[in-house]
Amino acid sequence: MSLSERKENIIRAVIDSYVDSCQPVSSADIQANYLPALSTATIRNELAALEDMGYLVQPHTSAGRIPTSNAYKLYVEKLMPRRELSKGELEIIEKYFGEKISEIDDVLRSTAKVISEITNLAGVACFPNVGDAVIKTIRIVKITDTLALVIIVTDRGVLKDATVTVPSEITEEYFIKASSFITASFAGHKIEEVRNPETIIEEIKEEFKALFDTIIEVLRGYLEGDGNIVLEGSSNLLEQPEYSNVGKAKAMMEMLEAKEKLVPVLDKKGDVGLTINISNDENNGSPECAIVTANLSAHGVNIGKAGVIGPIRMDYSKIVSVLEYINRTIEELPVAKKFDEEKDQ
Amino acid sequence: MSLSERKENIIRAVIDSYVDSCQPVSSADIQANYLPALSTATIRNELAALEDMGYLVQPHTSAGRIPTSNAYKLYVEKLMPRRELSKGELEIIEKYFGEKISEIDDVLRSTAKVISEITNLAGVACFPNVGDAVIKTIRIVKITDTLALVIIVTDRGVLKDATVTVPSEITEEYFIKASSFITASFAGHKIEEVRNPETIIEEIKEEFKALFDTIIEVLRGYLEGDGNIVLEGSSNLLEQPEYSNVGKAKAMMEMLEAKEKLVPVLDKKGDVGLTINISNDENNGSPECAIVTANLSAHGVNIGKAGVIGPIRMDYSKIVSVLEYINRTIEELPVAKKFDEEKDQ
DNA sequence: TATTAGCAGTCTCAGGGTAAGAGTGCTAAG
DNA sequence: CTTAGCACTCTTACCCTGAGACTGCTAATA
Repeated sequence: MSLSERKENIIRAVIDSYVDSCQPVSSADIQANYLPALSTATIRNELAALEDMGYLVQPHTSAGRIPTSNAYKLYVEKLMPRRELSKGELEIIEKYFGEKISEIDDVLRSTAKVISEITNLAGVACFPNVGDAVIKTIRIVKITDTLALVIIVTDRGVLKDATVTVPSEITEEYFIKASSFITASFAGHKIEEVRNPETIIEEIKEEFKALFDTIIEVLRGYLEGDGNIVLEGSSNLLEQPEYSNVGKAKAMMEMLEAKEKLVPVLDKKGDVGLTINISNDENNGSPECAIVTANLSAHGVNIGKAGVIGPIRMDYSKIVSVLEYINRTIEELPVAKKFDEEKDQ
Repeated sequence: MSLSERKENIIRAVIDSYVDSCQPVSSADIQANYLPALSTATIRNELAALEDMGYLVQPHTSAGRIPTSNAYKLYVEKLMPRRELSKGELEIIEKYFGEKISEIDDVLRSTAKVISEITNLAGVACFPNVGDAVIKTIRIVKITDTLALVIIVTDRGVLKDATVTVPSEITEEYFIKASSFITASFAGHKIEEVRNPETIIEEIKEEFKALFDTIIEVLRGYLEGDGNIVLEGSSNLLEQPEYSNVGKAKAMMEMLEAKEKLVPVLDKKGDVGLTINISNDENNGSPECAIVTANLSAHGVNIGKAGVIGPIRMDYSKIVSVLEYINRTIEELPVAKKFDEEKDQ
């Protein structure tokens, strides 16, 4: 069932107005600011119809209308205008990505900051699920008498180093030999395969057995991590009227604090370019909010995701434009190139 | 000028009651719950005197009294009772430190979590200023054709690894030689000395010049970092009545978000065991709050700081006990031992 | 002289009543 | 099908008032 163009215009007007003011929108508002050709009575008739159809609600009889999440979904899919970024917004992006960025970490951090600054909401960014990374080489380097550093290089770069304790009698030469053996065993495997170590190698030479187990342990550690989520600007949310009530603010802050729990949300539908996740009212205790995420790639390689967390009443049009623009900017950043060796050589 | 014992008792009663309820304390409250031997009239006379002396204030004529920051300072210095931790509190500490902890990072994170959970306020923990760490060895390891990993071992452990881009024609052998040279140059120096590289070495062999500069650059990167602050439980603060007003809540959250700015506060008076920092009302725009920090050491080695951030109305007595107990617990954690090699050998 | 009972005085706060205002739905006319 | 007009509903801000909470002061007491 499809809506008449006039109904669509009215929904668009209600959302635009409500996103701007967070006040119920009246028929007079719509006429004055969006659709002067229609009379308020006509608009009222349409509003009543749209309410019956489940797109709008009234907080009480003598109030204007508020969009439902169905209306937002329709807006995002069909009604939303495409926007150019303003000069000020472009300047903010330039400010963060113009300066030198030497690590992927910095890209993600800058991305989250830019997003939060432009949208005045919370910006998030995260690495892709580390389990998918393919191991290229593993080296074990002795750094003190009883400590060794495990260096794991994947197709996405070097993982955060891990130190392991080793018996002091083990020599550097042993580690050089061991590194080749370990690399030979693990290379080409995805990190998540360590969940079933027997798939990686059938038979292990006795002399490397202990080390092999240690590496498995280290790799498992990565799978347990919080996926390296960067969160910026969460305090911005306190400015939003939907969180002026302390209870709701607290629920929101708690959700953001438990970063790990955001991972599944961010990872959802990992393949499509842009995901808009509007929480339904019947949500499982988590606060009412919406999350818009986009995949980030640089030189064609997926380097993670970035997005916005905020109230359902968000300027989706602006947010989508910002995310798209940022993605194009990152695509060409020199930093990402260094992990993209295959193509360079 | 020193106070009579009775006045001290009354201040203690006012603070204990106010910390508990966040309500102005009346003479009748004090009599009923703290000092039944005195009449309310006598207490009222004393309260009036203490108000003149600057220890108490009245929100309005017909309200009870609230302690000023002067009163809290006196309380912390002199009046505060020493407490034993409750069984529940000990269980929380056990829960976090009982499980395996393999890195110093984890110690700090657990510490911040424990603190926030027990006090129901925000817990912080941070590494000591990395500039003071003394370099022991530096190794450069080639990990791909054009990337090398710089491993810096200090007396405090291994620093977060940094990758640098290198020309592909440089061989592994070069790095082995270079590592010895670089280690010889830097060993024994504090990281902060790289601010003036000429103090580290007068003359550099031409063949290692570029690498030397790279290492300086990497080390400078560490000095710029945010000092690795871990913050947990900031959403707890939203439960505190002093932040029920959204404006104040936002100011607080913004302060916590700008972690870097917390560093100077945490580093202040770095040498003493315990610091209690009660912000004055005439503070520079930062929200009204108090910060209690303690130095953490393990096996006698300083591994960082930990503390609590909350409203001025805090249970200092409980907090001090918790911090002291945690410090004793960490002192004996096995994890810290591995960075403490000199003593083991 | 220090303490205390008693009481008048002050201020806050919750509750109720009211009037203004916002916005709708409905009816009837165009 | 659209629209002007109007009655109706509901919210909100405001004022007022009475109850309640504490104090400070005065005068009596040990």
